[in-house]
Amino acid sequence: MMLPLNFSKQKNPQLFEKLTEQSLGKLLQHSTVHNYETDTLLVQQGDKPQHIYLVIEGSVKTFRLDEEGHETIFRLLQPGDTCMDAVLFMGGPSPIYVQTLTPSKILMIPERIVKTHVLEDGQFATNLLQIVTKYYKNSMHQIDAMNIKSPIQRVGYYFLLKHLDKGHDSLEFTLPFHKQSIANYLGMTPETFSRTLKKMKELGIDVKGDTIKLRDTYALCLFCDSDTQALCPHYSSEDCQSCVHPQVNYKG
Amino acid sequence: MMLPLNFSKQKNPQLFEKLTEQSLGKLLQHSTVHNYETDTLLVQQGDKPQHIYLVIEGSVKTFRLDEEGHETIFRLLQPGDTCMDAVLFMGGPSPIYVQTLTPSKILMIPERIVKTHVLEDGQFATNLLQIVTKYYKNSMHQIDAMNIKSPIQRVGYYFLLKHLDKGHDSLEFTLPFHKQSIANYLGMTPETFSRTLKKMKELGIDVKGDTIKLRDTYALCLFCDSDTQALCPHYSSEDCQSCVHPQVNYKG
DNA sequence: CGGAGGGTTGAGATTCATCAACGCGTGTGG
DNA sequence: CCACACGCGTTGATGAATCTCAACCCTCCG
Repeated sequence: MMLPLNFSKQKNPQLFEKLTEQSLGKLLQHSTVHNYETDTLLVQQGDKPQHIYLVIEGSVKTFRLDEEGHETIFRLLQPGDTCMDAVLFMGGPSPIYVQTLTPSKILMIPERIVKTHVLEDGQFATNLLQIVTKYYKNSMHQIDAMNIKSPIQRVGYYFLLKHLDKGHDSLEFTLPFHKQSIANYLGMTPETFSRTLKKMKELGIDVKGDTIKLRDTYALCLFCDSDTQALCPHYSSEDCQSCVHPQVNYKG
Repeated sequence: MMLPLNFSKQKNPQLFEKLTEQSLGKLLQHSTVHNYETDTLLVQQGDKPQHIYLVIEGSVKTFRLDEEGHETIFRLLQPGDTCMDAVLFMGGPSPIYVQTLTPSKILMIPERIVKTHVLEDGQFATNLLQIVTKYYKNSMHQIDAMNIKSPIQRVGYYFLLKHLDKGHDSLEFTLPFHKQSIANYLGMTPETFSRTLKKMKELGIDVKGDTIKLRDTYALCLFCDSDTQALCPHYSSEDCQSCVHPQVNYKG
């Protein structure tokens, strides 16, 4: 089937990067698009993974539940993001739930198509490797953050990523998800998240509703680390105190 | 060069699984073997990743350091394990340190060989995907554990994995690393780890030095979850209370 | 107008990290 | 052969920090 894939606003899905038309066609040949309402469970923990999910519109979370019903959110997806791509290759039942956060339009690529395509198209395999390692890198940050960093550092780092994502010049951005979801994703309770946001105001980061306003382009430099340096236009210039003198970073 | 790869005792490295002799030869053609002393830094945070490291003998840790020098261990490697395989595909400087824990013999496969080989051999690409997703799955467990689970549950889960790894019939196994390393890996201090081990004795799990003795094969069922069920011979039999009645699991 | 959900604020309790001291085994050097 | 130092692990007391529980506010929408 032909698909209405117009990701005009955001970049093309990383999954499809550099693929030939032929390769892409083959991949999408047996894919389907569905619309789901808010809070629809797409995958349950323990399910056999059947598809890669690509969010076209809306938002989705991946998470786990423990016996008492506490949830741990691993990823919060926006249009262009995919999930279950890593799980397909884990070999076994899905360790995660997948659920829509808002009404969403979602492309589903069958498991079998993906696995055979990996063997046929090296570029597709490379794309998947890059995607999965990106997840992994991100999860290392999560672990690192929970182990060591104070809530304010976790929130600051999250803001820094959003800021760099949006484009470094912009002094304003909005939170793309509900605060309680972000709080959970950052490994803290909504209460702690709320209190942390208040503290951020003293650092020149103003929060009103879900809109974040920065005092200047250096407001988030406190939270820079060796992994984000490369993304920052200030890096290796003398503008940024934190980059030049990493030891002055905020200790929380 | 020809390599003295005799992993007779443990399973073959997952990296080489199902590869043709030809493919394997090509991969190892430019690889080298080195011996390192304890505490040798193989990779530093910020370095450009240059090799995949395969531990032939000894043990290795991967970790991050924060500004104050606190470390977060992500993985503890034994012979047959690889590292930096995920980092190669992240595209950017290494987010982690790699350091030997004991005198170690290590095989190094150059970055370039790996990347071109992924494009040429679909089986190799699949192996890498399975390896990296396994890491990712593991890191999800780490996050999950730190978010929700009590120290005793984290230790119990770790023990369960070691137990299943060794073979389910054996009622005894040993800790393969120093306790302080394991403690850090599990996201707690050595003190907390020590205190937790004492509590485990009340659950029929006896710890003397680095030897763990189980009262019976059910001692660790308390810590089973949907991801480990599949590995457990008790699963879907009526023997295991925890598997049949997941809600009775230990709540900590 | 009233209810529901998300977000905020406050007070209290729990829990783990921190700091400090000690025990123990090992290896070394006198 | 013994003394000592060192590393690792354990134990105890203390404190800080976040989770929990509860109440409240606000906005949106029926």
